[in-house]
Amino acid sequence: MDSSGTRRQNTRRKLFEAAVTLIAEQGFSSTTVDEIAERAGVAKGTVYYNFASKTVLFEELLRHGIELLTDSLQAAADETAERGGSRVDALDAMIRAGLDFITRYPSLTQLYVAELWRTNRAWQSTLMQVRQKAIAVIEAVLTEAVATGELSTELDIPLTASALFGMVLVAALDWQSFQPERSIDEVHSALSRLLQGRVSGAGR
Amino acid sequence: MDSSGTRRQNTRRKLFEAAVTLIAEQGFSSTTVDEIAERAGVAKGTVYYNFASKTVLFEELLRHGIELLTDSLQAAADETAERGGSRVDALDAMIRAGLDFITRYPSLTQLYVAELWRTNRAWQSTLMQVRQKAIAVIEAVLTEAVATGELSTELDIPLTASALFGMVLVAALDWQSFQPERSIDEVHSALSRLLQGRVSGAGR
DNA sequence: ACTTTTGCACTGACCGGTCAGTCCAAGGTT
DNA sequence: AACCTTGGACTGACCGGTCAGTGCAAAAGT
Repeated sequence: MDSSGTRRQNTRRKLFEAAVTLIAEQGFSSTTVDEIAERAGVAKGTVYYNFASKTVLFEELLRHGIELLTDSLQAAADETAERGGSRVDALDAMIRAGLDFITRYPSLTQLYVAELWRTNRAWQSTLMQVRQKAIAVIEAVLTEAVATGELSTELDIPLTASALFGMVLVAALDWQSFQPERSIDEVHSALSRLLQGRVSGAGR
Repeated sequence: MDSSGTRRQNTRRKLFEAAVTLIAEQGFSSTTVDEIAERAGVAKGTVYYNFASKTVLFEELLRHGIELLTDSLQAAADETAERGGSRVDALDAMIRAGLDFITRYPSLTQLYVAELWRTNRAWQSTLMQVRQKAIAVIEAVLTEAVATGELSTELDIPLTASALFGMVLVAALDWQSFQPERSIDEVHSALSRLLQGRVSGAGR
């Protein structure tokens, strides 16, 4: 029926899913193409029918993954704006969206972290673009917040965006690896408090 | 004279130095023992004379590295206490120490980040201990700060410690990879501001 | 018909680990 | 002084296994 392009699409999806978990666990180099094919329930030849090489499979995986993240962050920011929330509320919503994302795609996140700051790798430039797209969404909200006077003009936007990104990323990964019993709301509120400066005592 | 034990020590040091940069760039699996030996200016056999295996070499490297970090964070906290600074000042000093550390040993940091959240790896448990030691130093300061009333008792200590760690880590790595022209003081003050809640406008 | 998948044998490069042997400085021995 | 001997450190050729990628004929799917 609707199936025409869908068959190929479907095997590609299965290959992505297989690859992402395996590579997150073992790393790119120690994951074999045979393993990926087996986990996806597909013949090895099919992998090469659908992707030019192991590296290309991985690059497309990265690109696909970051699209999911960027869209989700953007959606969180937009919804807040529609509801008439402040830009700081938007940041908070983005923290939540980030946590949701990491919960839904933990392997993708692990894999991304593991590769991002490496140098001399084939997919280096793919990864740079990908990172830039995600950070840009955060920076945009910060910039607006400064423009509306919500945040201080002294704010170092690129650095703060990185730091926020890192804060959410590491807290979420630690949460999942080392204290999975905590609820997402606990994590969210701890981060929210940190963002809004309610860590340091009463106020100020 | 003093040379007998020293010769081996020296070779091991050279091997560590060679391994840390190569593995940070390429990852553990795609770094060959031949490469490590060549960069260290030593024959391949020497690697195996000094270390039982490639994995053991790496594990010892991790252990050695984290000791440097933990000591440095602890020293920062202690010095602040001696000077009679508050516990929040101590956190600030630790941020600085973290940034200094990452500046001095960028490769070690990259490598650590890349491996920390992986599962099913040989050195998993080594890495867990190592992480716990570093986080514990931050948690101790947070606990003291709560005890003295400097920070709210509602503070979620483990989560906040993770988040702080991540904030510094990611901001520093991004700084080095993508905007190396910035000074360490700029980075420090941006993070400091975030920690002390001076991001969100006047006060709220 | 034509696209996609399968199954499987095969290749050639690469890589972790081994091992017989070299080098040399610091004691003996004569 | 001239000569072994010992033992720790190092060497590099070599071996066995692994793995990305190929080729292709037959089957399945649409």
